[in-house]
Amino acid sequence: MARLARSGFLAPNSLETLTIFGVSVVSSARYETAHSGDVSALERAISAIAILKSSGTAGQVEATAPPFYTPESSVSVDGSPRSEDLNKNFKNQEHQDTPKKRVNSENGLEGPTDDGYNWRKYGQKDILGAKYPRSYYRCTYRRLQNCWATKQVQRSDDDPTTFEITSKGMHTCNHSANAVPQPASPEKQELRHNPQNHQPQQENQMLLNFQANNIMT
DNA sequence: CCAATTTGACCATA
DNA sequence: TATGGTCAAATTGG
Repeated sequence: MARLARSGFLAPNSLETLTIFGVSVVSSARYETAHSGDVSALERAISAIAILKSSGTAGQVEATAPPFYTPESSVSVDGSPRSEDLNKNFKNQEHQDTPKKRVNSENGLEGPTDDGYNWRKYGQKDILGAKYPRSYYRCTYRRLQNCWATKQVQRSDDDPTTFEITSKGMHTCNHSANAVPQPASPEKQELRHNPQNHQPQQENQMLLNFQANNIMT
């Protein structure tokens, strides 16, 4: 099961779990949000995932992936080519020889899990068939701001420098710690104005329903 | 001191 | 009943 996400499989139970080419879409969108200040990046990612989910199985996800996610850019949302570059700029000031930009550690500074939010670890489990344990985090401001975002971090079996991050629940806290190091690039703003990239409100509503169903446990 | 992490127990679900 | 997810007491560390 550890392989699920890596092959672009859309896991059935976790709304925001979608990893293509080894990179979590949501985590990638978070990088984008953290750096561009474009808060809608995450929402667009989640909407896209909800749409993919409602439209089918793993195979179909792979099939429909190219318009949304291209191999060249590792992962992008709504055709944005930026995620990979963002990751690179974000983490590798002195470590640019990484062959592929995934969610990568190695740099002693911030782990791969620094996505601009403050997380508090609340558990760790050994997963059947997985080489490394899975860690569970929730937003530090769960009580203070009633923020119910959580995430799981799983080190990849065969590439120990790569982590698969599965997010669940949206941040309702307004604590974007490393707020906006750089203003949004023109290209990104273009993206937002592109009608083809804009998700209809209907689908956002659908997303909310998904969330309501999935978060309640 | 206080807050975050660790870690085994506990719980829900398939 | 095995597995994955969460709780919470004990521990760490700032």
